[in-house]
Amino acid sequence: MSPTKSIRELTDRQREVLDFIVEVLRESGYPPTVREIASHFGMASAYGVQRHLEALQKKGFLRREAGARAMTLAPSVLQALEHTSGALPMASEAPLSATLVPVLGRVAAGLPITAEQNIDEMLALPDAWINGRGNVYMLRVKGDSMAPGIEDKDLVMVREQATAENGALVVACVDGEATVKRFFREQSRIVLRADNPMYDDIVLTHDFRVNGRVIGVVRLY
Amino acid sequence: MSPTKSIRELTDRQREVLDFIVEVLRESGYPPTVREIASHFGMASAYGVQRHLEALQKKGFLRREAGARAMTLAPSVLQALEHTSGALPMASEAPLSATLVPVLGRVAAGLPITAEQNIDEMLALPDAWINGRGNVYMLRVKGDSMAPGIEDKDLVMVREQATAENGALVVACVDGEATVKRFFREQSRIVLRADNPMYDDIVLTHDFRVNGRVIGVVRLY
DNA sequence: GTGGCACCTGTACTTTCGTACACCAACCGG
DNA sequence: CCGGTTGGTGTACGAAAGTACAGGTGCCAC
Repeated sequence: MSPTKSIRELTDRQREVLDFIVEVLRESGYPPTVREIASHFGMASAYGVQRHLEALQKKGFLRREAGARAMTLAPSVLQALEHTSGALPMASEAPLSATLVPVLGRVAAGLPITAEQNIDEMLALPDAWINGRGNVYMLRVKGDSMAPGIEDKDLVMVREQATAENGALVVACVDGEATVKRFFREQSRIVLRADNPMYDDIVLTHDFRVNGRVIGVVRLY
Repeated sequence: MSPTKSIRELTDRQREVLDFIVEVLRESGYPPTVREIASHFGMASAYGVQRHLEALQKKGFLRREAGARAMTLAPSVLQALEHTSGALPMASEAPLSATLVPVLGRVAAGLPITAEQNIDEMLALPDAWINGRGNVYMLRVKGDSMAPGIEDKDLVMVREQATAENGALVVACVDGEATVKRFFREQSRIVLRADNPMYDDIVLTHDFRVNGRVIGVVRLY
């Protein structure tokens, strides 16, 4: 078992792959291709690597775009590397008891909400705020529909979960936009209600899934 | 063929191509493809670029290997870049390191508020939230006098400062207890007002000092 | 003019790369 | 026992990339 626990967990193999990418980046100045990675690990198929890359991407360590070698290390990884520069990084200890949490920007419809494309930045938050709460991400709130508890531009901490009790603050995707509302399940419909009475209820009857539950709010003046 | 054409000379176009490669390398962390370069310059054919790359290679500015994007800047170019501008190897975005901030518990009268005796715990918060804001500490709010903006048990981020504009959220010590209120300076007295109308103003006439200004609120559910 | 040069187009070819599907095997918790 | 996660093979295919050749155009010096 790897001693690293602070960062969102990577498999041993995934970490090896990430390290190799860093190594190649250091030595050649550009990232390896999928098959180059595979052959480095003696793997016969590119698809194994492909899936590791997808995992790294989903966990926020890697960014990829279409095209050959079109991958970048996430800013968080780069940051860690600068501190532990020199030989093989093996960032065993992040600063302190901090956990990396992704901050989502515009949420693309259809994608899993924590898809890499949606991640704006990563923040290191105290373990005590995050740990034991499952998969946590943050979301920047737009609009004052939840005022006065949550204001425009607040950051909300969200724990990914698909269910919620009535009245809970949830994040849901409506019309391809992530929105924070209060959740009420009635007989055959779901009501998403704003705290701000200026806003109307959103009533949903067909397929709908809660994305997460708000577990915290951060407001910076 | 001018026999003594200094080898290290680039044509204007070659220089432009080289600059673009550097630019892409900076922004994305990996080099562009031949066609990406072509389309950036509005060129319809990849071969034009191809020849520029060959020229750059022959003149020692670029190294290439087989494969997509498999090019590196020559060490000499890298060195030159380090002098003129910042490091380029990898794209860097948001800072991610964390700063330790003390969380104050019971505030002992007479002591400076951030005295060690008052510190309950330390939290690692993102640099972006703290940096450039001076001396920052956190305080756990007791009571609902500032509801609905600030609730019981919220954490407030406080920047130490002795002055404040009228209406600002400040931390002040009253009766040996740290309290969060809105600050108003009138002719000869200071008024500390709660947002919650259930609470009366606190009026102070004698020596009084603001301890800090609230620059953030964190609420964990 | 007449070449030479730098620059670009159009088209075409081969290789490589990313991605995907089906399937296998080990492990682990309920 | 089963199902989920993790890591891997073999094969396949379309898209993208590097490469190449045969031109075309403007500019400058001879």
